[in-house]
Amino acid sequence: MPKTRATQTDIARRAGVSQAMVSYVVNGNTRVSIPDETRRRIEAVMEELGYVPNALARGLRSGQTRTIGLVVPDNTNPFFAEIARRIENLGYEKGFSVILCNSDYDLAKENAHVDVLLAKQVDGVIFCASGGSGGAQQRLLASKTPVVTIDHDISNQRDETVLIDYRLGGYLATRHLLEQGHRQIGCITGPRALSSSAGRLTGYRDALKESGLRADTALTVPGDFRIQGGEAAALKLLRGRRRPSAIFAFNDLMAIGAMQAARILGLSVPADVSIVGFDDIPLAQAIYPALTTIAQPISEIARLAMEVFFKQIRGGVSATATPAGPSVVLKPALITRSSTAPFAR
Amino acid sequence: MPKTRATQTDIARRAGVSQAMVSYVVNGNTRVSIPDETRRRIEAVMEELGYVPNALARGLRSGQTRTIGLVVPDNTNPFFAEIARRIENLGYEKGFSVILCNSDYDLAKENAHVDVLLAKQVDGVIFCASGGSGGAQQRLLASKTPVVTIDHDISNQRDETVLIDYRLGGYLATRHLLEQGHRQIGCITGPRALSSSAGRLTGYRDALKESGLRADTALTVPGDFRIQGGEAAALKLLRGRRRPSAIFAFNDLMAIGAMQAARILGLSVPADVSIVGFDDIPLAQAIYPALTTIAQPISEIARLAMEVFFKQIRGGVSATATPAGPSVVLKPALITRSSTAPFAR
DNA sequence: CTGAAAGCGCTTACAG
DNA sequence: CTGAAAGCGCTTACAG
Repeated sequence: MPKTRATQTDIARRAGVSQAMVSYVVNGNTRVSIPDETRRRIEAVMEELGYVPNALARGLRSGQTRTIGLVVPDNTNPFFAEIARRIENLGYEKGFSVILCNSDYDLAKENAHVDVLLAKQVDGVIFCASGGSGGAQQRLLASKTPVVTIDHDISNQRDETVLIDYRLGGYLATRHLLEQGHRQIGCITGPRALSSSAGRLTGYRDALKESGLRADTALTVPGDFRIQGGEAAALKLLRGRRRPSAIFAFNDLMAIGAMQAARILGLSVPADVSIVGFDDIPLAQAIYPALTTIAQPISEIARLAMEVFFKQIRGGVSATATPAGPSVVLKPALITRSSTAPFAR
Repeated sequence: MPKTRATQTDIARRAGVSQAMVSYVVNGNTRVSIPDETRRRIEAVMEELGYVPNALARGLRSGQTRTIGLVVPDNTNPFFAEIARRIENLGYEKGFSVILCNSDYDLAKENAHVDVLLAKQVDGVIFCASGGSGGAQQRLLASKTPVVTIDHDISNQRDETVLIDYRLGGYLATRHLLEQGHRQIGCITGPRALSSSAGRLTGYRDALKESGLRADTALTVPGDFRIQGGEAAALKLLRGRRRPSAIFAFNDLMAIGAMQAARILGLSVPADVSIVGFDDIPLAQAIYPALTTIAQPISEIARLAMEVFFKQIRGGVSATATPAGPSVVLKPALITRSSTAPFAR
């Protein structure tokens, strides 16, 4: 067993050819026609020495690393887990690896991660912003690295984004509740700075207004997109003096927390309180009662994000003097299950 | 704006110093004392040009990439999501990135991923094996890359492993059910080749035997560690001619699927059928009824895995002529919640 | 203290 | 068809 990993030079020496020849067969270079005999000999030695190409050297030389940076707030959230899964998979199929970064909804961390990704010369980054426009955006912009932003609408001159119509989602959720006769509808938001959260809020208010109702600020409480936060927020809502008969949680995890809160207070879902979530994670239909929610087309989002990404790196990075603003906007859909019921009190 | 990213040479030229000087200040090299004035000038230019070190070049030269490969079967499973989260976090704190790979319980894919990780010169890999001993193990061994294996007991001369006592977990789950008076206890396993699954099965059988019962093969059905698979398996179990009064699912996801199956059949949990899971994912306590399960100390597992990893890379890779077999074995614990109840029929 | 230089492993024109 | 060589951006002895 060799002390260190075999290099092309090692192979070349052993096969009695030049190092360039080895590189050619490794890369299946067609511009040069290598006699079968030579090729076979080289391949034999490669096998024998257990040759593994050094991607660092290759990347340094070629300027391509076949690596994607993926920044999500929290890979533990089933929505992002699913995104990560699909990005990873799609990447794998095309020979790309993904570096996973959790920003934790923290701008400073987000920036730190982006710096590392830049240093590692990733070919691009898929970005689920944690809110606001931190320095990360500028840094990425300046570096001319292809970026696809998901789940957050940052309008700048160059980034590609794939979004869903969050306002519509918030509107659909709320209207569903209104149609069921609910009038006191609470909502549990996400981090304020996130446009994905802001959009849902607008939709919520729009639906209320359409029905001649005004959003009661006491019925809007902030959440953190996690189960715990949803539970705490719902507890506050359900213990308030104007108890809502329905709650719209801005994601499924918080909706699950809200269901737990109802249980704690001895309230039945949906008899006493209806609950709507957002995302349609796989669990939504597996829990009891099955969660009514707004479905995001997760696989579509991931697929499009990767498509856009590949188009960018193919077209050449700086060739992206193309469109400003959102490239793609997908439509969410209401999925009615059993966590919502007509108002009856 | 420069056409390409600034390099140390660019900085040096602009600051009127040699490139080596730049490298020294970038790395805070102390073996050389640079006058404050020079240092400041260099730093100013770095700032001005937005210098980001090229990790590829650095890695190629230094033989260290500060990158960890993480191979899990499915990052969408909350157990692995949590592992990934913590590994990523611990790595981040020490300046390491993680490349995420899903093996999908597929040996071929696992191998392909390992090859890529090796090519990318990761400093080590954290491995949640997908079952059996594929070529991945050998490849890793041959490459002398530090490896920490979680969740699967591969006994070889060099790998470090951090495991929990799966047999004990299976035993505890089953005994709990037995103590509740259940005699017909079904179990939903995971992929056969996985030692983590095999261990649970042994524990299940041991507990049965201890109570003078024999494992009825008709009551052991294979699952896939996913909700769907758990549901299908439970359906089979509950529709069989010898309907079990209790089910031990080898992970929480399948337990959730089993609960759904019970619901489909109009069976109540735990009144008609008790269900125990394994893992204690955050959801276990959030769903209804709250899931009785065997808790794996996830954060402990991740912490130890990283600790072992850092010890390995610190000690120097091949200095690991140390212990064979499992380095650490943690104990699981039964968490009793409301998905299990005394047998009464 | 500072600079010139080797070399990490590769790709890719450029000559023979 | 084949080889010698430059150069990607860095770190790190080695001389001055």
